[in-house]
Amino acid sequence: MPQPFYITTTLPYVNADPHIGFAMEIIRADTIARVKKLAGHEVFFNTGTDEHGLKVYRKAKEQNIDTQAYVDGLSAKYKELLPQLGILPEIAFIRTTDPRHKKAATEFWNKVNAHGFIYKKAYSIKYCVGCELEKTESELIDGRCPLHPAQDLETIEEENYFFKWSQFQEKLLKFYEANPTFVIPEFRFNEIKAFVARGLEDFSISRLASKMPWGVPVPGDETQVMYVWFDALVDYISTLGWPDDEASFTKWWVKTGGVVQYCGKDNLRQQAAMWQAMLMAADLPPSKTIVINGFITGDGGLKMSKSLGNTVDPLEVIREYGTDALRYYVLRELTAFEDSPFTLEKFKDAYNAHLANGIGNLTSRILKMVTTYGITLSEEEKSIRYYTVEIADQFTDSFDLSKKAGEVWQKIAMLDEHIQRTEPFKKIKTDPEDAKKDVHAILVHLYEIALMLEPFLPATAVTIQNLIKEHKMPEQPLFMRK
RNA sequence: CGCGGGGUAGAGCAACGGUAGCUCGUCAGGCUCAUAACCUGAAGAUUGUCGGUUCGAUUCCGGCCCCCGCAACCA
Repeated sequence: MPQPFYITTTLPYVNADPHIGFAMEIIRADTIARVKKLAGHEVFFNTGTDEHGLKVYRKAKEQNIDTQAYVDGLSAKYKELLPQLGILPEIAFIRTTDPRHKKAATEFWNKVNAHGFIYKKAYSIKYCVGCELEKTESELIDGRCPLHPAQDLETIEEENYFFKWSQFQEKLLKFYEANPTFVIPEFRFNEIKAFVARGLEDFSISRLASKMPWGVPVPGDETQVMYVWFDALVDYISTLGWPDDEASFTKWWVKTGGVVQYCGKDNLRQQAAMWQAMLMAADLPPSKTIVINGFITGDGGLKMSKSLGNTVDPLEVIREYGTDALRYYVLRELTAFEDSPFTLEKFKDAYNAHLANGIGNLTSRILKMVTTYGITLSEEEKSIRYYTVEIADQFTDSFDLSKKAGEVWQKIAMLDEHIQRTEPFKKIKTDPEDAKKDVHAILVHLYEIALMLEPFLPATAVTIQNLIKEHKMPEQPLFMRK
């Protein structure tokens, strides 16, 4: 029996509507989860929403609504998006405002504190609301945050709790060395190693509740709430039922050797260094792998922004082209780890070339011959499986889904070429028996393509499999040309 | 010297010490089973720039130039 497998996305922060980047991240994680599942692994797949912190608190105030009501609304939006993206229905959805999460965050804090890694310190520091980060003098230009020059810095003078991150520099470096594929891709791993090697500073992990009450209360000190990062990262274990459900935690976190975490490149430090140090401080095992995605950009590699008008709404794409078309694009056409552009023109080109003219047309031409000539698959041929533990391991070795999807389309191209070369549609007139044998062999290949396609385009894969089993032509093209 | 990514055919990407492949697009031909689809062929790149190492560099090293992200919707 294959080992259980645990994979999670980062929790999107609910200060805006879901965007294409989150769609990409969760579709990729979903594909890995599906591959593992098809190979026979038991899979725990997690996502959810990160709902605390100053930005959310302010946004709700701005709109003059209750903070809880505000996050309820946005969290629901994210949850409703999942089926539209073709995400496995059994996915776990943890909210950082869930009581069980807050309980876990509290317990986590207690453990880290008991081990002596939390201390209280008075400090006065410039804080940039835009970054949600403290700024040191060296980071400022003319006394302003260079990233948010229009925004006044806030001076925070208060007693906060700090996490002794500085104590984990050596441990982290050792851990990285012992786990040479901990962060994927390698250039991101180098980046975080260099960052940690430069030295770590303790970071503040609480806020004064009188200023910013929207957070998990610090245990034993009702004047403070936890800093949003400290509480949010705990979601990867709170979703498993930690600390109450020991069996679940052992199964999914300990026996699997840790979680596979998908995240964007802006999350490198938090996931690969802060969170790992926090786990060490709580005396819990580390994550297994951190996979860092690039960003989706607009045309020419420019950042997507509303002011440039080059944003892409995932729901709009789905409405026009369908779920699997969006999945295809973020899995195959966008580069695996670098930034890559998403424009509707590029999308349409890829859609026509590889979905309409590719798998869609191939299915039609084969099934036309199959139904006309009366070709069927045997029970044995219909019961084959494609995904094995070995193949699934290839996926989690490289996490290069674009390459893996490419293998499917290579097979599609080969089949198109094969049909052209052997011309069974001609041969049927001269040597029908032989032609039927050819078409049968072709059908077996199409069936295998449908199996390979399952984690990538789950709906399309099932449609093709059913058409073959029911011996039918598609009533309308699988992917209409646009 | 803040950190990081990148500059390869019209576009998006590969490759990697032995003068460059893929996909899309373009052009020509073929086929008719198919969604005006599919197949074949062609055109199209002095691999940002200067210098070094080398028998030989796009690939290694150094300098320079340019673009982009690290803000605003942050994964």
